[in-house]
Amino acid sequence: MNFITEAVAKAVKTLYDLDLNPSDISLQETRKEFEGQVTLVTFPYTKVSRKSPEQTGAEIGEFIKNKLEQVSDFNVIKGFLNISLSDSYWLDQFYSGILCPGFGTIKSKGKKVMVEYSSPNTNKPLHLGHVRNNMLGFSVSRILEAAGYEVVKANLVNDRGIHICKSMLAWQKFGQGETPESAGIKGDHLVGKYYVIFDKEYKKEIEALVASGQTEEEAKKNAPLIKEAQVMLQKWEAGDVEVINLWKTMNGWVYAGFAETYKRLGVEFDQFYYESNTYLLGKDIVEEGLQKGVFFQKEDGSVWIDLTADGLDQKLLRRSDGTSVYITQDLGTAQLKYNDYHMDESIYVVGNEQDYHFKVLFLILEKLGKTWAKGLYHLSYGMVDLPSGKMKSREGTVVDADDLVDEMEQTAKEHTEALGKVESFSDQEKFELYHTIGMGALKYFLLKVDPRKRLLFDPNESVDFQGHTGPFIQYTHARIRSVLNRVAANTESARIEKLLPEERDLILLLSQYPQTIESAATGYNPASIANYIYDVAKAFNKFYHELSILQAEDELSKQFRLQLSAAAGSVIKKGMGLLGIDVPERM
RNA sequence: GGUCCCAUAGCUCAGCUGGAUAGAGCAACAGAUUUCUAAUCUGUAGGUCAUAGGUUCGAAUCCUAUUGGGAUCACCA
Repeated sequence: MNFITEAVAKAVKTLYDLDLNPSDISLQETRKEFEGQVTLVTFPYTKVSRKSPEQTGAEIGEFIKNKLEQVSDFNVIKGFLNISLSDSYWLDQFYSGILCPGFGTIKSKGKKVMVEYSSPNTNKPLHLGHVRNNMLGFSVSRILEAAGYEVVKANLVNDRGIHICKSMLAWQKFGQGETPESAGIKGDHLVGKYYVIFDKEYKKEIEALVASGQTEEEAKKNAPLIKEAQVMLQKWEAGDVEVINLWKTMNGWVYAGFAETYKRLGVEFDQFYYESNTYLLGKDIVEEGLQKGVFFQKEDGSVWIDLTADGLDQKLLRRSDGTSVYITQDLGTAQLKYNDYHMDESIYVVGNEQDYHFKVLFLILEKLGKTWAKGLYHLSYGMVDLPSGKMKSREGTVVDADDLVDEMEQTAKEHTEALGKVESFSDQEKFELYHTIGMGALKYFLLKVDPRKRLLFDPNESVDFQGHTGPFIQYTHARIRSVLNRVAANTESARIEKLLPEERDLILLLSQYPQTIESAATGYNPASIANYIYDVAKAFNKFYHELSILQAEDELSKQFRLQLSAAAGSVIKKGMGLLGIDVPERM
């Protein structure tokens, strides 16, 4: 639309002798109750024109209509100049833009970006909150790739620490040698079961101690189980063979379970980092900070940074006993990642409960003079809440990821069977279709809302399959494929001359695909893709309903509509791909 | 208590750097299928954009305060 803003700038210069930068002129889409496709708001120019908004609009409109052959007409309503672009303009967009093989592929930006996401703890299975994280991370990776970045998908696995020892200890004490095979339970679920058992037994001990006169705070510290877990952690850090072996075994169970879940969710990673390898990092950064005078030491030897001038607090970076804290290892890991990849940007997909943590982390790296610190970004997303409130693993009030996928597949199956459309499908095809639709519904549900907003999930109200949903879009794609499969491949090169409103609306939307990718990439926001693809699907369904493709008035327009349908199908498929959602050929 | 995030139709959400009468979907109601998949399409109804001020020709959007909800502020991770 640059040619319009340039023409407007020229018009304002010629008519009112005001120099305007075309990039300062903003156009908007014409509201659908008015004639036209592009609208210029003329209020800002009435000062220099010294005329009414209507007159100003008419003058500018007349000017650009004479100047630009693409402008076929215009109308002025109050301060709004509505511009109609000619059919031939839209057909140019279609034939030499949308229809080109490379449409929607943006040329390389020559930049590398790392997206860290998922980052699970190895003491329990994945739940709905992790699912949102995984969907966001994977989708953002895809979007950045489409926008021309080289992307490294990283997973920083939290595989050590007191919480892991809790599961290990409970298994040791109460497990009686149970394994995933012997119990017939997925590895991550088996380990999670012992995490819950630990908590239950621990609470019993606390109660007993409180009954014997201790305060709750004392009891929490003195309970034998927690002490044992702490001893186990120390042994782990000391490399105790027995503890390390148990740790390796149980983590192995968890990884096997995670691999299965990741596969069903359709996510993948290029690089795994493990905290067991990174937890000691960051000590040299503490030294560096002390040397540079960015950090300071208190009398007891502990190391801090003072961020009060930046509106934050003082932050501990090394305990008085010389051991490091959580943020220290994150400082070290950030440096490690940069050393490994020298990426231009690094995105952390982590819940908004850690907003403060990342603010501090990035600020410290900046103060240390790390040039790459400005490329760090915390993609902060809202928690997934249940109607009953927050999900808590320890209390078992979580929506389990594996169960959820099962339920989505089951619901997809019920919907599909009720419609009776899959009689001709093989069992394998049915299974795949149910998975595709079920995951499409779930992923779309999670991705269509702005990441930073919290999400309410009611397990009793199943995810919709109609309206603004994944299956609606998938269905639209299947419809398109169904039509296209009825005719031989289209080799027609002649072009049509006139457009109907439904056709033009669809072209207009399709032409926005590249800029939609760019803005989704800039904002790290899959929701903008999701909402855009919904608009495309809706516009296609309208087109499909109003006009016949195969029974078009003449052969030329039939070929055109087939090409238009194919283009819409392709954008839907590619766009859904950016969300990590597959679309079926039939459903 | 300090800091940060959120608040739009009964419900779930759009609303781009301020622009027209604030839009979708679900739920409700009324219609559309001898024609390319009705998981679709069309229509009706549904709103003091949390509240009060301010900036502006113009505010859901920007600023301030208030209310409500959430998060965070550990020698935890």
